[in-house]
Parts: sequence; structure tokens; C-alpha cells
Amino acid sequence: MGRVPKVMTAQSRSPSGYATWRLIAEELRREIVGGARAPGAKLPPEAELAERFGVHRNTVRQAVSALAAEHLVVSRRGSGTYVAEHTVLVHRIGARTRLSDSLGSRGDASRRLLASAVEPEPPAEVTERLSLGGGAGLRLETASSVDGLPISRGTHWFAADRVPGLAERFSDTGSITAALRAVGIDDYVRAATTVGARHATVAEAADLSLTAGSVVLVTRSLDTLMDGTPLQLGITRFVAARVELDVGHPDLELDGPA
Amino acid sequence: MGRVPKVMTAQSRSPSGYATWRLIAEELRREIVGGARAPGAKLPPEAELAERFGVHRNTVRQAVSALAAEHLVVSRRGSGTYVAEHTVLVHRIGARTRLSDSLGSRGDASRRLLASAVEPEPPAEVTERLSLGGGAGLRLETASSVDGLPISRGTHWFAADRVPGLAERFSDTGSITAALRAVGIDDYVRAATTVGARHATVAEAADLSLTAGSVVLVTRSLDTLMDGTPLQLGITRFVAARVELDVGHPDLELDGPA
DNA sequence: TCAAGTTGTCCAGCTATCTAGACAACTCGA
DNA sequence: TCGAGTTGTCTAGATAGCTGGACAACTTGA
Repeated sequence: MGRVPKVMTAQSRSPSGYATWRLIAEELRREIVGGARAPGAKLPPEAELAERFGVHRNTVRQAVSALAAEHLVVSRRGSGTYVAEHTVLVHRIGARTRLSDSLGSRGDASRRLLASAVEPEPPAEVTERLSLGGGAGLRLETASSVDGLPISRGTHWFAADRVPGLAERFSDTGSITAALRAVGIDDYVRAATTVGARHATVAEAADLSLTAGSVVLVTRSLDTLMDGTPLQLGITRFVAARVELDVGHPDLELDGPA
Repeated sequence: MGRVPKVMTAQSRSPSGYATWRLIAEELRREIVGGARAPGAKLPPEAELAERFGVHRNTVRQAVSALAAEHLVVSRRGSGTYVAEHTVLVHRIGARTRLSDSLGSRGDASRRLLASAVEPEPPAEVTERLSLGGGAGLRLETASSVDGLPISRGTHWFAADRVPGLAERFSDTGSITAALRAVGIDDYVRAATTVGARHATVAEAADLSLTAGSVVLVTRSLDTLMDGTPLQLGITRFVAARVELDVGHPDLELDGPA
């Protein structure tokens, strides 16, 4: 592979608005999370990386320390820098799958309530998609993490009068499904989900322990009761570096008879 | 909203590795593609934006010109800066939906073949998921655009001996579905799709007319014949700023009887 | 025990980026 | 027609980040 893209050749920085060390960090991160460098593997020495990217070793060091800050690599003086265990969480998006399920399959996962509030006048999108019609909205802010690393932040909207006491129930269980069951809603399905991606806002970067400008996956989903009544509008921001979404296609059989 | 995050306070650059003007550009882009600023709407004057972000007007100008470079805004001397028509393409991911469908619903959309090649030894992932078993792989590189703006880049793998002449057929129609039909494959379905997001590589940024460090949505999908034989492994990079993925959930009825 | 290899720390100089200010060019409503 | 408002262009200076080099601290294998 020799020299690699060569974007960062000139002295100091490329005029892209991105610091050279950031571009290098992102390239190395791609190699790691993409699987080209397995956990436990040793990274090439800084001197070698510096030569490969055509920059000074100090610049590589800054890139590596950024990766170390997000626990993707661990450096040992005198020995080398090693890829850390980093397991990417695969979250399945399906009509009946919940984030709790994806988290539950893992060892040290948690989901917790950060805040809840009754909003007399929710944003237009919420009023519309939940068919609130002037009623108040209940907003829940949640956070999830795996192995102590933040995975996602979620904003969940409900019709306030349909789910009395939901916030308290959620705190008990860490599961929205369980909390809904506790307030009398036994079943619901995912009606629609859209997926986008963008740079994290400053606030999101802080919340998710990311450096500014990291990438987040954003899902917007609508859950409905079995009779089609809209139940929950959820907006979830996932740390793109640590999460992959799996879009199930279980509707194969549905097409046969049609 | 007053002053906004204030990340970029100090002189020169913030210590995040991102130039101040880039952070501002990304914030403005979020406001625009997020819908807070409608197409045709006038942006606040540069002086006002400068005050809001706590930077000099020149810094705002650099951010705005970056947005202008991606055709998200248009500046008119003496008048102001306006949000351009930018329509986000919504691409539905379902068992039987094709990118051609999403593109087809739009006015000036195109899809074209960039390259095709028979690879005697495809990457391990391809060999495995397509069950090539030592056979050669056919690789197609495609690009799609809407209104002259690049939307995606795709890499499509097939078993070379199962789809003779596919590349030529694709060039004719701009549709993989049509090309497959032309070589005798009438029907197939999406078996699995995963979605991730990350910063674009340097090469991708160039291919998709993006500035370095922009965000791309990455889907990896496997299509199979109706009998389950793997047919196509596709890796598509979408411009996150211009595309939203819609995950259909058409399998509601499937769960009832189960 | 030693030497090669690797990461950690420090410092001086250069340069791109941001700040600051001024003025030109143009639009649009009064 | 005029003037307020807005974008376009230019110059100059300050500073943080990148470069380049040297050396210390530590690990590992011979």
C-alpha cells in the first residue's frame, strides 16, 4: 500500500479545515473498525506511520493519542501501540426489535433515563406524527452504553395522557418495552424508521464522549399500537464508530402470495 | 437561541482538529438539511451570524462559501444568502426495493457504470458471502446522481460465471435489476442490509464532490435468488447530507399468526 | 547484561487560520 | 433617486498547530 492517499503532504496542514492529525486518526480508525487490524494486533511504529502518511512523527502521535482517548488503541512505552478490544455493537432494526434486545445480548450494557418532562407544546413534527392534537407530549431522554462507553442518546416522545407514570417505570427497568407494559401497553410495533448520518453537534459530542466533529447515525422511528394508533416517536443518535445498524428483511414470505 | 454552543471562542483554531469555519459550516448545514431553514429562505446577514457564533465575519464567510460550494446556499451580492433547493433523496431499503426506484421517482436522476472487472481473487468477505468457492468475482463500480449532484458510489460483486455480460447490459439501462433480467435472472430479494456511517475517505470525497471529512452512509447488502442462492453483495456509500434511508417495516402482518 | 526498538517529552521555528478593519460593489425599498 | 443593508475583496497582525530534531524512559529479545 506504500504511501497511501497522500492528502497531508505539505508542511503544516492541508487547507481542508481539518487538522492533519485528524485525517490520519480517521484513516487509522477506519482500518481498525473495518477489521483490517484485529484487536490485540500491534500498530506499526510511529516512525513507520509517519513515513507512510508523509508527516512528522509528532503528528502521528497526536492522531494515535486521539484514538487512545476513545479507547480504540492502547500505547505502551517501549513496546508499541496495540488495538484494543472494541466490539462494534450491531443493532437490528426491525418491526419488533428493541434497543434493549441488542444491548441485552452483551455483557456490561446499560440503559438509563436522563430526564423526562411533560411538554405542553411539543415540536410540530411530534404533534403531527403522534396525532397529539393539542394534547401534551411526554419527552424521555435516554442514554445507553456498553462496557462503559456511550453508545447512543435517545429522545422519545409519547402522548402524555396515554402513558401515565411511564418515566418512573422506565427508571426501574431500563427498558421502554417493560415500562410500557407496566402502564398497560402490552404490544406495539415499529411502523417506520429512517436513518441518516451527520457530524455530531457540540452537545452530542460531549454527551457521547466524542471529539467534536465525530459522526453519529441518526434514526427517527415511529411505533404504533396494533390498531395503528401512534405510540412513540423516537429520535436516536448512535455513535457511528461503535454501532452498526442491521436492517432485517424478514418479509420475504410476504411477497410470495401477493 | 442567543449565542450557541461557543466552541470556537479563542483566536485561531479550536483545539478539536477542526477549523472554526468548518464547525460553523456544519452547524448551518444541520439547520438547513434538518428543515429549520426552508429552501428559498434568506440566511441571517453575515454580520449577524458572526455575532451569533462569536467569530469574525470573515470566518463566517468561509463557512458560507463552503456551503455554497456544495450548492446548499446561494449568495447574492447586495441582497443576501439564500437556501438553495436541495431536496434530500429518501431511499427506501426493503426486501424488494432498488436504488433505481428511489432515483426514478425524481426528475433529473441518473445511474451509470464507472468500471467493471473480473477479479480472479476477490476479498475474503466476497468469496464467503457469495459462496464463490474459488470462482472469479465480477465487480461493478457504479455512481448515481440527482440534479447533477453525486448521490452515491456503489461496489457490486457477483459470481462471474452466473451473470455473463452483465456489465454491458447495465450500461444500456442504468439499472441492475434490468441488467440481471437481461441475463436471465428475473427475480431476487434483499436478504440482509447493514448500515453504518463514517467520514469519507479522501478518494470518496473526491468521487462524490465532497470536501474532505464529510460524512457518508455505508450500506452493505446481500441479495439472493428466490431459492436462497446468494447473488449480489453490494457496498454503497451515500452522501449523508443528501440522502436519508427509509427502513420499511412491511412485515407487520407476518407476526400476527406466528 | 546489553543493544535495538519503541513510546514519552521537550523546544524552536514556520505557517495557516483567525481576527480586525476598511472600502468597493451591488440590491432593494422608501 | 437615494440611502440603508448586504456581500465581495483586500491588507495586516497575532496565535495555535505542525514540523523537525534531540534525548529520555521503557520493553524486549539475544
